Amino acid sequence: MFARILKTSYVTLEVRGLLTQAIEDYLKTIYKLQHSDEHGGRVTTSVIASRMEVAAASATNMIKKLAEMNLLMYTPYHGVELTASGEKIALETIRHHRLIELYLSQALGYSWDQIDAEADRLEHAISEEFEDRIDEALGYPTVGAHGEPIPTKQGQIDHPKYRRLSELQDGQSAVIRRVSDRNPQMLRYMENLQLRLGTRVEVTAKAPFNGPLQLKIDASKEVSLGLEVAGSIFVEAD
Amino acid sequence: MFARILKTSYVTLEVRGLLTQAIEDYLKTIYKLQHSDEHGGRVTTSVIASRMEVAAASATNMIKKLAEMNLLMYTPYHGVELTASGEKIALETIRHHRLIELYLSQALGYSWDQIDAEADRLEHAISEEFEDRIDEALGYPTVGAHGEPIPTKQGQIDHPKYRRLSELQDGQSAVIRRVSDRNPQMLRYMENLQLRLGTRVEVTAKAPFNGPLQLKIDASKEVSLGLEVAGSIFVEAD
DNA sequence: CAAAAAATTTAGCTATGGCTAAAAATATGT
DNA sequence: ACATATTTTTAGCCATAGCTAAATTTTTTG
Repeated sequence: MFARILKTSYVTLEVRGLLTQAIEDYLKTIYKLQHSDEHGGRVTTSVIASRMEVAAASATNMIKKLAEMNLLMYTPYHGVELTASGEKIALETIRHHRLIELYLSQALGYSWDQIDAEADRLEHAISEEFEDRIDEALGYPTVGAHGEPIPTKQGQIDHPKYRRLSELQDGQSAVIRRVSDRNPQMLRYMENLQLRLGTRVEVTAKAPFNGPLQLKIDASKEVSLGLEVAGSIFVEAD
Repeated sequence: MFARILKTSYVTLEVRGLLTQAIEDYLKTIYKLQHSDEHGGRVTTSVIASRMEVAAASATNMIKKLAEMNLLMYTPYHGVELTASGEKIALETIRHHRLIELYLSQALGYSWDQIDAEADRLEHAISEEFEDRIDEALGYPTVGAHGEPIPTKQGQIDHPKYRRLSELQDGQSAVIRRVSDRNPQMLRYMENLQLRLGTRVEVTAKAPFNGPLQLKIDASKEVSLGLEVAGSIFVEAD
């Protein structure tokens, strides 16, 4: 059915072009799940299905297809793991996504909450040429609009481990380095509070029983922030 | 199957969102064929199929579907004509395409021959928001990168009738207003010759028997230009 | 450890949008 | 005007990627 895939470097050459949007989306989602701390490394059908917002049966089908294409290892009933080839494609897709997001916000004035949805569509439509041109226009950035690392063209990426703002102790000060882009409404909320990349924050009080934390933003205004929001903000503590 | 379409203004509201890429492509192609002088107004299955580079049977299928959706009038064996709704969607797609093309060349430094292919993919992926932002960034242009009119957001467009450079008489002078974007290689050739929008050209000689014409470009260098190329350049004569 | 619950896969369906081959309709040439 | 050529449509196929319902496997729990 598909040309037999022998080596990583061949794959992308062989497969690129017959990569559908759905395939790229699944690989991207699986990559992100593999590298998130939430699921203990095990990436199962149901987790994939829920992230992709499709039925579990649909995910199973696609997983089997991706395994067939040697883009991931699939142990039925036990989850998946990307192969080197699958990871490469995932990283290319993620690179597209993050470059586009940054371009939308830097060059076209989009706000934090708007860029993800637009990039989700554009990432599958752009050429290598387009990727290169916006990369250049942005000055070869290494960090995306929400602070995520941008994979290099060669597929290199590092995952700096920041702490969640919610984990800081009373009195600690830190700088915002990344925010979760999962919830646009939350992003809008953060933006309204001037919680941006590089913003300095200080925890001035922490309510007990998973209560909100009191936050001093940029050494000026003070706000009370719920744990859900604070858990979506990643910081570098002093 | 589809919500009954009663009025133009409703349509786009009803139908937008379930407009597939294929549908937009067909409507765009049909619109262009209707407004090209080549086919005497009659837009047939085979012409559509050949422009879309699909089999005639595929075109028939899609035409029937578009007729079902009230996006065009279809007389079997005799061709199609867009309805007001179909034309509206075609013009929106064309507007997207031309704004994107212009943005690619103005903002990202693309050359004439590269923009069409990129825009063909992007035009289906961008949002209203994106359309508005690049429109603004470009200063609300009315003419695209190859000199084509850009439909307004309301779907208004006018078709200025320029003469083909190939029709000019010996000694006539004119300004380039539009070029055909059909052939990327020809576009590259024109660009190399500095034949751009606004460039002044003068026919200094015309060879007989459909031979080439001698052209003075920008009152300086002189070239010999084949009729095929000259026929793809539209000018405003003095 | 067996029974119930949950997760996963299989089976079989849908729609989109291609395709080829054959049939039907229209156009053309003598 | 009629036979032939061309165009168009129909019939039936393919792949992608979703879905639900039923079957199966794994996990959890009493």
